[in-house]
Amino acid sequence: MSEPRLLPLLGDPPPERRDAARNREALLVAAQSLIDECGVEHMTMEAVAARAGVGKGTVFRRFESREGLMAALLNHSESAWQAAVMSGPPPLGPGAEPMERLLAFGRSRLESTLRHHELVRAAGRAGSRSYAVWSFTAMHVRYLLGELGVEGDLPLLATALLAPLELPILEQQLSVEKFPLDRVVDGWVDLVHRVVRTPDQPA
Amino acid sequence: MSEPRLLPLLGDPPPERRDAARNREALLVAAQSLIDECGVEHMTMEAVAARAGVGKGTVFRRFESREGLMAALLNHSESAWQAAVMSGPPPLGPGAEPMERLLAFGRSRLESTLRHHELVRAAGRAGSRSYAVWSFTAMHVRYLLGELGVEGDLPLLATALLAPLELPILEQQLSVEKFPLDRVVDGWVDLVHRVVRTPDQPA
DNA sequence: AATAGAAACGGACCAAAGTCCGTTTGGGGC
DNA sequence: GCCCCAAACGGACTTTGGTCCGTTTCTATT
Repeated sequence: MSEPRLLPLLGDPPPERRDAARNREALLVAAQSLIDECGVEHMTMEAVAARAGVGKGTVFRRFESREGLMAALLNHSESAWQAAVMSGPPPLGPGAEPMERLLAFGRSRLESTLRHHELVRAAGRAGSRSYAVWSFTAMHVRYLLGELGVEGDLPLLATALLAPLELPILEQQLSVEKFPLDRVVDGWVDLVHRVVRTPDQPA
Repeated sequence: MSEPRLLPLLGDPPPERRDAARNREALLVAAQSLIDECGVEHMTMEAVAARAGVGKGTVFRRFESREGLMAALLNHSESAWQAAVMSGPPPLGPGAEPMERLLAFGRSRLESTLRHHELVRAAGRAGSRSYAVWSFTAMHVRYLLGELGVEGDLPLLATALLAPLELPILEQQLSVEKFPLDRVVDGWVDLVHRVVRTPDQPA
């Protein structure tokens, strides 16, 4: 009769133990400070553990791998950006015309990716995958395309618009082919117009 | 008066020494056979060196890094594909209409990327970069877009078409979001039509 | 054929990621 | 407040990518 758990009927994953939570926080802080001091590629897992005052095993239990830790860091710094998109001022946030929002989104996303490029690269797989970021951006673009009355497979079209904003592509264009940033941005804007333009309204 | 080099006035990089070339070949063969036996992620650099009968230092001098070795392997297996694009039978090779060739190109590229996905992933940075593959595909698509009479910044548009065919994107769509392969292909075809369609000829 | 010096070689060595398992600790049940 | 055990911890250990430098081998030149 007596419920084994009073409230958390809804939380399938048993909540984190107090010490675990404290350590996670300490590790994130330690990692960030190490990165600020030595740069991303000189941050070692052992150093993070040491600075946080825990053992190395703990770091890996929390974050799986170096990439996982990087992804967590990235997630943290991107959440402010997500908030700006969802509820910040126009044109990035709600209130502007869909097309204006879409273009602002692209520019902002591009800039954000470049700003954190070292972190993004270090996060590798874990960066794009599951960790919230991709699915959020995909959903948002899909939504805006819907608002614009675009016909077709919206999830796929959203991907097509997002793909050229991913780091490997940007690095290719900017660092290897030496295209100026403005040109890349303009190219993306042009792409958006081509994708959005419907046969009916060919402007 | 006597020329220090008789013919190779044109070869800036002095040609490879005989033993070096032999070792390169042996290493490539060893690496490939190891991969066939144990899978890409169990192939260790030390094992490759041992099987080729050389020291570990030699492997790294030739290929820089594990990624470099993977990229070399990839390059090798992609060169047959490049040949098929440049001089194979239509519709992939020359002889078909540009649009037909472009669509065949996309399908083929997608299939090729998926077939070698482990290698591509293991090649990481070195895969996309300099190592021939990217620049070849980009040039080819640019050329086809030109043939189709597309206006605009062709190099950028080529990138926009290529980006959704890159492995990270495909993995996201196929493995994470569980889109069926056909749907992804159809989506890409649709994208091509949207990009190619000009305001003048809105079909 | 002898020789010099540049290039290639080998494998000991190092650093850092990731694993393992015996020990400690938090917190729900009594 | 006490007990229990699942969860968390720590740090030695293993693996592997990558470096270093003394030694060997190629090739051009005489």
